Amino acid sequence: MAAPSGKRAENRRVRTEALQRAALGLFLQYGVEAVTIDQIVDGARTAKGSFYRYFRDKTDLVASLVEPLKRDVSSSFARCAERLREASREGNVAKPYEGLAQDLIRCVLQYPDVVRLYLHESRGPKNGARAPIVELAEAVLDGATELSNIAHELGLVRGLVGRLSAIVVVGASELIITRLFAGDDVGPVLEMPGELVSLVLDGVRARATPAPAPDKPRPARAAKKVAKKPAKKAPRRR
Amino acid sequence: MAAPSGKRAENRRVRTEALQRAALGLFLQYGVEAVTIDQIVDGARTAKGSFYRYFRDKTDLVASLVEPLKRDVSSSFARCAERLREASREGNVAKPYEGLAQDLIRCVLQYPDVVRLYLHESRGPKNGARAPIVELAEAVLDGATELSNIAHELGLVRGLVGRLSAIVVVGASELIITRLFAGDDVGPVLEMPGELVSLVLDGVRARATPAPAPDKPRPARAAKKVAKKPAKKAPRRR
DNA sequence: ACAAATAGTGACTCGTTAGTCACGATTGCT
DNA sequence: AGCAATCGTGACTAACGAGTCACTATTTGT
Repeated sequence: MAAPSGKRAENRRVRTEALQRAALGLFLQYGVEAVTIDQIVDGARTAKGSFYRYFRDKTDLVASLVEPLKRDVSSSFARCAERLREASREGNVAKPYEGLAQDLIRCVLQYPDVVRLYLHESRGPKNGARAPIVELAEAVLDGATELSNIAHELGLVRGLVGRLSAIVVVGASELIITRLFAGDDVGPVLEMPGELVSLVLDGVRARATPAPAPDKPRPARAAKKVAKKPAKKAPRRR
Repeated sequence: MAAPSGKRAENRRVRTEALQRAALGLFLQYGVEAVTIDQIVDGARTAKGSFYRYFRDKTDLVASLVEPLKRDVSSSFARCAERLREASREGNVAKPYEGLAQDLIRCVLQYPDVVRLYLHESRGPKNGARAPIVELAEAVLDGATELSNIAHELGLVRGLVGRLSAIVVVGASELIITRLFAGDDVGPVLEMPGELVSLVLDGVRARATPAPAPDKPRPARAAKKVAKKPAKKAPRRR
């Protein structure tokens, strides 16, 4: 045949995706470590040799699954950082956070299964095939921490000091998303992002004013953001 | 020999513990699924047959590691629930939460490595050897949810509705503890528990009052409660 | 002291797994 | 069309891993 129809590239894409899809499903069901190459090629209906044509090993496959998400997440954080710096001279501090929230929500919706995989495996030891996922987790926390530091330096917010704020928001957000994926009836989810973000922004401020008022209803701060997974800030670093 | 010295029981204890200790170390380093029985008996310096005398399989060993923690955690939640009900007719709502925080901190300090294992593995699929750990995670979330519901029913607090509140606090606490174990410089940890708890309790209240005030400094609410699972907190104490 | 009961051992079986490779099929190029 | 490059395949190997078991050693009851 002499049709330069790009069949090569097409086949490559199809096979690679079949392997990735099969693997992802198995990873979610049994955990990355427990899944064998044989199971994956079985699920993808290809021969074992094909797997090794496209991936060095299971770790490589996992990395290929995680990479697009990682790219998007990283750029979301970068974008927020930039917007935060701009906000220092004119603006609404909340805006950049809202943008981050939206970006990250988009990531979750775009790669739902990869996000689920991340939620399953990101806390384990950085060993073997799990390594790329744990690296993403580090990137997330570092990104959040960075934002905290920037906001603090710019004096835009007075949240909890340093990394702590980032950890709280990331921790809460990740479990919320986990439970949502699990079909758990979580409650007023739509209102959560705003809640979360204001917690971050005002939580510190509130703290700064150890408030004397004990049990009385307080006119709280405005619920403004729409964060989902993101809201982080605060100073310090690891 | 005819000395009813209870050597049998003693040996049993020693061996069991050796196996558990070796296994726990390996689990933390490589992840539960990746560790083999051979590695465990190697680490414990016993024969493979001995492992199977004391444990049915790896899952059984994991269950035996997790069980004491599970017991303590469950009773901590139960105790808090009881105290909460009492508090309904006389009192300080924060107290039961403070007690829970203290109890749970005690658990973390008493079984640090098991807690680390929990933090590593509790989010994964409930498969194979991980099952007992995932069950503990469910117990934790259910316990926290139960407390939220009780407090709500009693009208003691007006936080986020039910489960959501539990999820936020558990999620934040677990990541805080994770980072602490990782040696991360988290910041004012001692003050966190109080911060966290008041966020939960007051965060909702604030939300209930969609506050009109936008960006201006707000007199915040009082920081009163105590943390939940996280070991930190600040009220009282120092 | 002695036999029965219980514990400890590690070689062994048997299934499984990661990774390879020689061969036939497809695609690309001219 | 004709040939070279790339791809797809599944049998194969070498290693490993879970679980067993016949045997030896220790503990216990009497």
